[in-house]
Amino acid sequence: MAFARLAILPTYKVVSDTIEREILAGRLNAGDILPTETELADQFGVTRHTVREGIRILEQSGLVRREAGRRLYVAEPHYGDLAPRLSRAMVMQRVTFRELWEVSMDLEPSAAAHAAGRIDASRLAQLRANVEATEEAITAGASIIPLDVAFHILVAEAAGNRALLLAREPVTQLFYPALERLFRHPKTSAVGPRRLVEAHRRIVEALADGDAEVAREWMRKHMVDFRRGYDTAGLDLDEALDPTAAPPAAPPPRR
Amino acid sequence: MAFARLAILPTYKVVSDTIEREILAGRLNAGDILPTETELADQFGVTRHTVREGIRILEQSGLVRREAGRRLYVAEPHYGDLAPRLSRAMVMQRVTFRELWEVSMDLEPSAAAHAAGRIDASRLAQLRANVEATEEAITAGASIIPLDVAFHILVAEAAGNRALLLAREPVTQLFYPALERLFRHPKTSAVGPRRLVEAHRRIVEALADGDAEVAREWMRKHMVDFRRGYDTAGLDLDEALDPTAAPPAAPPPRR
DNA sequence: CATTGTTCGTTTGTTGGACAATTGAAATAT
DNA sequence: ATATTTCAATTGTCCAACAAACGAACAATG
Repeated sequence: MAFARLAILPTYKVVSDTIEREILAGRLNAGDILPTETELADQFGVTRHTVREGIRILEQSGLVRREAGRRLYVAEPHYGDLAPRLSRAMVMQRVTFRELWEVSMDLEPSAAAHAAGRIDASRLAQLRANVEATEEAITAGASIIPLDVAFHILVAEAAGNRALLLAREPVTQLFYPALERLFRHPKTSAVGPRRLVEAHRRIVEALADGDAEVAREWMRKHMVDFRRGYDTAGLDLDEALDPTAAPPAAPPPRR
Repeated sequence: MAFARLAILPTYKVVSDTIEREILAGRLNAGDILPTETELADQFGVTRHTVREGIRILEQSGLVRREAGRRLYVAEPHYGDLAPRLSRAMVMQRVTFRELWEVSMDLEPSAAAHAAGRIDASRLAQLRANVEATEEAITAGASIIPLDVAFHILVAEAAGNRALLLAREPVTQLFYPALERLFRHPKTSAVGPRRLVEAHRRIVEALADGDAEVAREWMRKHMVDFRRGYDTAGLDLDEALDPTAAPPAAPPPRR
């Protein structure tokens, strides 16, 4: 017979795994304050420094959080925490615009369709406000990209599907720089914004009517327009995304 | 007027950010060996402990790696590293089977369709082998779930879209425990496996013919079957997934 | 009375130095 | 040439200490 390889883990990893298990098992719930580093070190029978290394790991996966200098508490990992890392992975793997677009071509129309049956009045109002703000931004000559991004997030949230939200987030984060180049380009800056806001408006109307198929179809057209604009601007669909174009930075932590 | 919040970061975070920037800027490339902890500490002018905490952060995001006890080197973050964390986030947010299924209903048929135009001979052979192995497992009464998971991964890889691969990975990881319960259930264990392998076979044929629409359609049917089985087994679509059902564990690291 | 300064105990952030365990490679013996 | 045995380098862990920041309570100031 033969023994399997032993899973020998460094102590700091054992520490983080142990705390993680308690959280996932529900014995520690979101919001609970964890013991201090010194107490944890005493309880585990290790040095405080080892505990700290374990905590760094947990922080990174979003399971625990600390407002700098203050006590540690259990948190629910939010997709916002994970999306930047996914985006980075895609950048480093030289993912192309075409790949991102293909995925969005599946997820965005589907999000619109699901949203049609589930959207509530509050979010519908937010979407309407977003469309108006976009029109104002166009006449004012301001950037409409943050508004566009916000529009799509609102639709995805209205779809009431957190798995969908999680799947689309890193993809659309990477669209950001591409969008900027697109709308600065002379060939697309003329009609592009008008077509965009027209599509947005139609989608909102369809959502208000609860018409899933119309919502899906206009979102699909909207995405096709996006790709066409990319073509028209002379950008290469199969080129890796700009590695320097980092995703929008998170606000500095409270301290 | 008002000042913006100061971005005061702890030293270990500055350390990890600094190294991260070098990697993302391409001045450090995958495979490069980093200086030793002591050297890093000297260069940055901080203690080795501080450097170590920074390293823990980088390791966690997959940018650097170390085979236990050995030197640190730059690595390309792989989605395989990130998917488990996404799955965990979904579990903690009490994502339901319905949400996962909706996303898969978009991504899996689309993956099949894309694969139809892009699959190569080698992967096609792997898929054929997978289907045969699945049939053998059925007659032998063994579990077909690992084979099913492998089948879908193969199709997704054949689609030649890394963003798609990344988006679907955490979702299907969470299907694993649901699949197990499904195929152990008396009502589905009788015909379920036969229908599954039939669908798989049709999909492979369509891929071999390069027929995207047939591939998409059979994958869609396959996914509908999955959901129907879930219903038939009397499981609740809108119940949160089992938090104890952890995603399959990674093999222990070499040491 | 609202704001500002002071004090104090608690907890995190950082430093110093130390040593065991492991690894990779060089040196030695077979 | 192949094992085996050193040996220096490097990581993993520990111990002890102190600076920095925070929360709260309270005094001082205008």
